[in-house]
Amino acid sequence: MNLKQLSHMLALSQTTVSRALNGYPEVNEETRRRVIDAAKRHGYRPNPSARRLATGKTGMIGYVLPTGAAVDIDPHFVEFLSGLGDYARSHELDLVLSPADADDQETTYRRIVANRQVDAVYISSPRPADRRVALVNALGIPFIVHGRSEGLDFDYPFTDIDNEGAFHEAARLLVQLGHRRLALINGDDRETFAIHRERGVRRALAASGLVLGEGHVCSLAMTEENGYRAARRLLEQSDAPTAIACSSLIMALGVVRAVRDLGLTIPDDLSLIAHDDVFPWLKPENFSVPLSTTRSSIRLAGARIAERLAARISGLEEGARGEVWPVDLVIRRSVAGAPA
Amino acid sequence: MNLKQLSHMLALSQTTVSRALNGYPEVNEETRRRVIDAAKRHGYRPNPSARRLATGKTGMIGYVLPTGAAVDIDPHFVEFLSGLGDYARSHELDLVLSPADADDQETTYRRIVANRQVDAVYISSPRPADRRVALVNALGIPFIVHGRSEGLDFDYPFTDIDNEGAFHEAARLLVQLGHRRLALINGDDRETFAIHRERGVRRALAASGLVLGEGHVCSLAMTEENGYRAARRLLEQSDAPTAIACSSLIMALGVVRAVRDLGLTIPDDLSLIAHDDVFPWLKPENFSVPLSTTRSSIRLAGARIAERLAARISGLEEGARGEVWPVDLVIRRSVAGAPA
DNA sequence: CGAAAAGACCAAAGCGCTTTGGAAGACTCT
DNA sequence: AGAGTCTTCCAAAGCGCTTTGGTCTTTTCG
Repeated sequence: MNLKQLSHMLALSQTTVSRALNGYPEVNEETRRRVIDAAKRHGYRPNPSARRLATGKTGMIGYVLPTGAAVDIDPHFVEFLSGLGDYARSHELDLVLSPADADDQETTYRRIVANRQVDAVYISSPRPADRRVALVNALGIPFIVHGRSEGLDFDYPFTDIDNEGAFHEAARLLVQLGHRRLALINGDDRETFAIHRERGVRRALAASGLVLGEGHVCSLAMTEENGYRAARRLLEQSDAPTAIACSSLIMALGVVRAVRDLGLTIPDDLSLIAHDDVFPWLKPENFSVPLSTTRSSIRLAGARIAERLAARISGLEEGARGEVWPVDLVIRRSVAGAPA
Repeated sequence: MNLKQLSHMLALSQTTVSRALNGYPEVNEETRRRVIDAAKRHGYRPNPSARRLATGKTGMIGYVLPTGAAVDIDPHFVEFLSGLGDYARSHELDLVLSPADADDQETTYRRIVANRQVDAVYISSPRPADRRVALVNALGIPFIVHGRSEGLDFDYPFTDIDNEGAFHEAARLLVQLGHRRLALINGDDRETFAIHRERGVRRALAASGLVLGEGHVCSLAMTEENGYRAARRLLEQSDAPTAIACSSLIMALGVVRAVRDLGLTIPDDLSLIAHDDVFPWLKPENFSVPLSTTRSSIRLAGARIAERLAARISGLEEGARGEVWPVDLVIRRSVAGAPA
């Protein structure tokens, strides 16, 4: 059932039927009702391909997915997706993932914009002076950045959490508890979130005249194994830290294992705080020693970004507003006063 | 730059240019070269919306993503996606995720087929007599099932791993080691994979005249917490098992924690084998006691399914061939002879 | 009461591609 | 030389929608 048939059946022109269905004002309310009713009865659904060709609107949001044998999509993505999908569903939006060579995402961005494949895109895991952000901004497609870049010479819309504030609070607490040697097991420090976290820790230490020692900061992909290795390295050195801030729950698993392997105890020998993105399948309160965390639901962020994307597509939102969400600091048993 | 302009520029008809570009035979090779050359020089890219409208081909594969506040997309998905994306990239395929109410995916399947939004779809986590499989089969869109359904009155193409065989081998090994009381901590037993795993365990036990005790099988969402709970329940009962087969590495984390909480030891008091989908961020060899596993890379499965989907779209593959991949049994320190 | 404005509808022109159904010219063959 | 066959190209008809630029009534108002 297409528009032609439907309009023929109603003895109206395609124009009128189209307008009636799309809520244009220049059609009699009575007629509109008839049209809508008939459309529903016959299950008429405008062909999206045709609509797309005519309007350029696709009803889809895009994401360029870096891939490659050496590239691991991290498990945060799926949680983010849950939130995004949940919102998108209620607004009849689909999400298209365009796989791209991790080292050449630019081509793909250009393609999806040139081809008008999506109405908007989001960008995640931004880095300082992120080229993707600059590109997408220049290309003029609506977008939202999940996280922040830095050092770009223009403003852009983003939704981020207060990584610096979160790690500042965490470190401040540890310092207050008497810890003097803190360490940070961070994610990939080419990404802004990791930079912000380190900055937060340093700022808290500086306020008490302390510093983050040279060998006391690690930057690694967030795997259990890397958490383990980093913790071993830190704890086996002569000026081992008495407290660790850790960028991910998965890494924290490795830290806990290292601590155990070394015959140490949390929190007696080591205090530990990790960032929790709120996975349903791994909860900090269920660690053998319940883990203190900086907590922020990445799922909620996904939903929010979908919401903003939808608003931008429909023209309800514009401009370069950035929003920064506060992060909860949740104290559990894994922190205690510094050992004597 | 569109076809009209390009053909005008070449003093050829749109027909000829289109045919030259799409490799049709009825065009002079010399002309074809000229056309291709000019297209490249002017960066001509056919508008996909227009092509879609004309041909119905979209260059996209679809996945209906169950969403909802209570629905957790599991982290396997992201690993699967890595593989799928990796292949899709090399074939210029995009993936569209259509979020759907978890309780009403049918509407969404109908929509994406009726709207010709994608060229093919894949279905994951199938259940016995899965309605999605029946629906998609009836709708006539190319598809591949990742996993298997059962009790459907038609054949369909799928790629699955030998879950039954894997758990049969695992259980057989444990029995050989003298274990008489096995338990199974399984995933959601409404899904076929879980049913197959249970079947495998039961078959191995039966071969030695043993059974899987009433209280010795758990079926739960695969979270660390559920693994912990299940293990506690099992180990605290009077006829506690001396060996556990576990459907996921994440659950195994919980099992390990429970064992530790109870003051028991692996493998002295309990042997443990889990299924490993091969995550880059959590490896069985890195468990405090290295974990024996049944191993199969879900990422490879993703790539394979993308490959088959592409083959189906281009007509290279047809029919209902199902393929079942063998699963490796990898022995590590978490298994030992049954305690005296 | 006549002119202007508003209301309700329509025909047809895109959007940019593929594909059908020729047509013109070059070649082969008897 | 004329008939038949390739080869190579083209005009135009879709695909199914939106939107421009009207027309024809009806209402409003000085």
